Amino acid sequence: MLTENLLRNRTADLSEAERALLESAVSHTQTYSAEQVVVRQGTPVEISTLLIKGLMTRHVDAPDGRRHLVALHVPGDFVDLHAYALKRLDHDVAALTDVTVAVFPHASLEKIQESDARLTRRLWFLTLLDAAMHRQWIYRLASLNATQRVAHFLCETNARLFAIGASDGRTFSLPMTQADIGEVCSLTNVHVNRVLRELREAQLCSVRASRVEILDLRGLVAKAMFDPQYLYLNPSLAARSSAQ
Amino acid sequence: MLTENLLRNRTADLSEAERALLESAVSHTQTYSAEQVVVRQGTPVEISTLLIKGLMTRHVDAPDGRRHLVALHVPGDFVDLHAYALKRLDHDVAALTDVTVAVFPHASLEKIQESDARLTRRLWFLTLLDAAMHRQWIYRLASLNATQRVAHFLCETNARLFAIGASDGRTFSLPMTQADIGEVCSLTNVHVNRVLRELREAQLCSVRASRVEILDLRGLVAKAMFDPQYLYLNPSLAARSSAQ
DNA sequence: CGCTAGCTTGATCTCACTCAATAGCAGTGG
DNA sequence: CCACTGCTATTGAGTGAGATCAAGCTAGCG
Repeated sequence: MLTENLLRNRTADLSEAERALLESAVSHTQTYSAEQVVVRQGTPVEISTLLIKGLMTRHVDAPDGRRHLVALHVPGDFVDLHAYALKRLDHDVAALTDVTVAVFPHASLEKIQESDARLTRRLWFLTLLDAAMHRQWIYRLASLNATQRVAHFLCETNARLFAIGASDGRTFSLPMTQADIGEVCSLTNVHVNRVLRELREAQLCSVRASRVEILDLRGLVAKAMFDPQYLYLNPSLAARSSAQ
Repeated sequence: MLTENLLRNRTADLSEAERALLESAVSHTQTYSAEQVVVRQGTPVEISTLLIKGLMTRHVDAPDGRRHLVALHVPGDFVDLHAYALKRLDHDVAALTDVTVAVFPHASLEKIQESDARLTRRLWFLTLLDAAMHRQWIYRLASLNATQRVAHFLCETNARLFAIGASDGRTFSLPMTQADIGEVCSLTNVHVNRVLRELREAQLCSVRASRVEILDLRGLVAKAMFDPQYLYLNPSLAARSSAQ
């Protein structure tokens, strides 16, 4: 099922009817290979994509050629649903790994919007969830140091992957280089490396060859001052991803 | 008119009918005094507020007691419209100055959502505009230095105030202390002071006693690498707020 | 086997923070 | 009218987290 992970384990899950209506709005699926830019900043868009498999990023290009991530997307995320109302984007959308996406023409979304206020509110909710994550990323950059930022990012990703069954709550696959993590946390690859060593030596977690293993979730959460409430997960899930 | 500045000079302005429908959804207006916290993080909310007069902030509290702004709101902003779909917020909402707001019970918004898909899409758009600003704030923290951050914030605020007629494109009133600016740009008040001196000595702009005067808009925009496209203003307005 | 991308470590530098002191200014009360 | 209080702005000196620069190292792959 294409929309399997959509809203999964959030405050409100989708009903079967809603799921069916949504799936009928999909025109086709598509694949992109790693590194490919899917939507370029400023280009008019008439479709939105739901990520089915792989990881995608949204990033802003700095004039000096560096990129800065503003969002990371996991399977089940409606990556650029906001394009439905914005019509052109203020950032790029790219594939981090090889990915598969489901394509929703905006005309289909318009039909949903005219026929199902409840489902529309849930789609709206999804775009607000992204905004909530943006806010936490601002907070992360503004008030955490390098170690805490990386720890916070790992906690967040663990919680999100756990919600879709892609983490067992402790270990998960994360196909990102240290430089990629740097683009999330606004650190150089060199410093990410030092931070990861520090986390490893503190027996909090190990990140090696695209594999994250959290050794002490409670300790990592404390270090990062991570509180998953902004992810709007259901209570039991939130508790387990912050070891409460 | 309460909704006078709503969507003003954005890609799509509101029609008279839409405006009337919206105004009918207002239950009452309310005032708050400076510093007052209007919505506390995590509290269930059943209303959303539109800012009519004054400035409001949305901020995240750090455990050490510091606050970090994630949004600044000017008159005409639908400050916590996102509460309509989120139901509880992941941050605080506060009054920066004495403010007047219009209150929209979520029940009224629900009626709009069931009766007017077009207006609903415009409201949705407004919440996405906030998200676009969040993204730019991430970018600002991630890739600009202290001077550029402050310059960028001043350019952004000038453009937003210009859109609602509260800036003449060069000068405007900004009732914020240097410490407040620090909470936006993630800098200490001491460093904000040095940065403002630098901008003044470079003849780019002067910030004194709540009054901002941009002396060289083109230069300030260049220093900040400010590009207003993320504000989704209409083209002529965007051009004038970046001196193109 | 050599190449390249990613990881690792060391040495040095710098931007913004911290700490500390002073000045200006509005409001308040004697 | 002036002393007192408290908030905001200003400036100086010293410090430190993370960047930069520079080298190796490792492993997968053609």
